[in-house]
Amino acid sequence: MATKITVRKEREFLLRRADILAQAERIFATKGYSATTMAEIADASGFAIGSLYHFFQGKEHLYETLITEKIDKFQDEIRRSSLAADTALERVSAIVKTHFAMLTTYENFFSILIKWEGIHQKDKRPNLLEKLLDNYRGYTDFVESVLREGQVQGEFPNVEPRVAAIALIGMIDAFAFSWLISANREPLQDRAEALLDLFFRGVNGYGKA
Amino acid sequence: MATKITVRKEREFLLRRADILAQAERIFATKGYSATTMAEIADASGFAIGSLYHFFQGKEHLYETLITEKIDKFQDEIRRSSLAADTALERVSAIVKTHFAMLTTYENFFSILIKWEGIHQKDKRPNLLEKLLDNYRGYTDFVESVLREGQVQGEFPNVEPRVAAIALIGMIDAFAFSWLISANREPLQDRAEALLDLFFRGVNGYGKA
DNA sequence: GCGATAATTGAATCAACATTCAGATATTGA
DNA sequence: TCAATATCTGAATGTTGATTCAATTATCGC
Repeated sequence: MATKITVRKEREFLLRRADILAQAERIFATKGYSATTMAEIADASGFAIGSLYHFFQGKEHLYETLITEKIDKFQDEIRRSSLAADTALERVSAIVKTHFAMLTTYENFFSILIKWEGIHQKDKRPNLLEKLLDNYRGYTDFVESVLREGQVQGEFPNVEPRVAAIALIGMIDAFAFSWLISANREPLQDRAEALLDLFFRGVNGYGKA
Repeated sequence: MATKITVRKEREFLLRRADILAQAERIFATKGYSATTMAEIADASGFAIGSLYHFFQGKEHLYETLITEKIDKFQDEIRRSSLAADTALERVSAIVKTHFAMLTTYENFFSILIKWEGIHQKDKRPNLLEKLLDNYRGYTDFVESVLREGQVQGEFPNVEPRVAAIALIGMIDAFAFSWLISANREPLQDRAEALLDLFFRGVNGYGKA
């Protein structure tokens, strides 16, 4: 039966593709985009250079796919865990804690982001940077909506939700960043508590505990 | 008298060099590092390509010089204005307000940072990214010291200075960033007040006003 | 097993620019 | 004005590495 084989082939194709992405991620994370060659990726994934072009249109496409896929997963995870909580306070808390938890699991990905290189796209339109900015705006919108709903329930009386959302994301990113670049990776969980305490006192006038 | 001429030549050399840097800054800010060619910079500054190499060792050196000079000035400005204030609260306030004020004057520079591209340095060691990270650490250290001194005077009782410093810088950067990428540049001054209010309430238990 | 189809290979090609440097031009001191 | 020196010029060079594609190998249905 032809379709059965087709399905299996499809699956195998995707597995190989995913493997190439995984290898590429590792290399991009250590060397950055431009210092990484297609030859290296081919080598690491056990394919010939030419074969990579059956899976991706080119180096740029490979890089974009990698980043796009990861960032989407990351966003989904944050939203899911946040919306699973019942109260506004818990939702905010979930955002911070999930973000920090993801830092460990997605470490390579974040290393790539820190080494960020805007890609030289001679004419192509909305490029990767634009996509990342959209993503950031979407994230801010989400946090804002969580805070706004909280206000409906009487929380966070002291602030404009948009402002607080930007501030919160800024703090999260700052802690994440300084953790990523620090040599001694002290557990982030403690930091999460300190951050939330600071934030809740700031927006509510009293600490979380 | 030979030295007189030497001095004038020296000065003219530096002026030309500064002009090249200014033109390059503008172009880097709109197109990013790799999309900018030496030919363009030469064109914009009215020199031939070859001449650029009398002023800078190469494209990379030009870019590094640009970023290093700006960031040093930026840091100086922040420290100066902060230390000019007397109380800890005013010092923190000065950091935020100066940072925001610089955003307008150094806009091109910050656009370059947003379009950040790690440069592919085949073998050279401490690269630009490392320098920027050091700078970030230095900035954090400074803010931390301001907060720590404040604590000696009884302010900010609720937090660890390092944690609060990271949080504060994170918030500043977040507001700066969202201002830079927003279409309608609403005045940042209002944001400064909101930010400080949030922060002081967070670290002190009461708002700034 | 066999022809047909799909997947894989990697050496050769190609484009893009940074950089160089031999010659042209300008500036200097006399 | 003139030789000496400093400065500038931009076409030609060189390097790097992504991409291509004709040839090879694997997999398929029968």
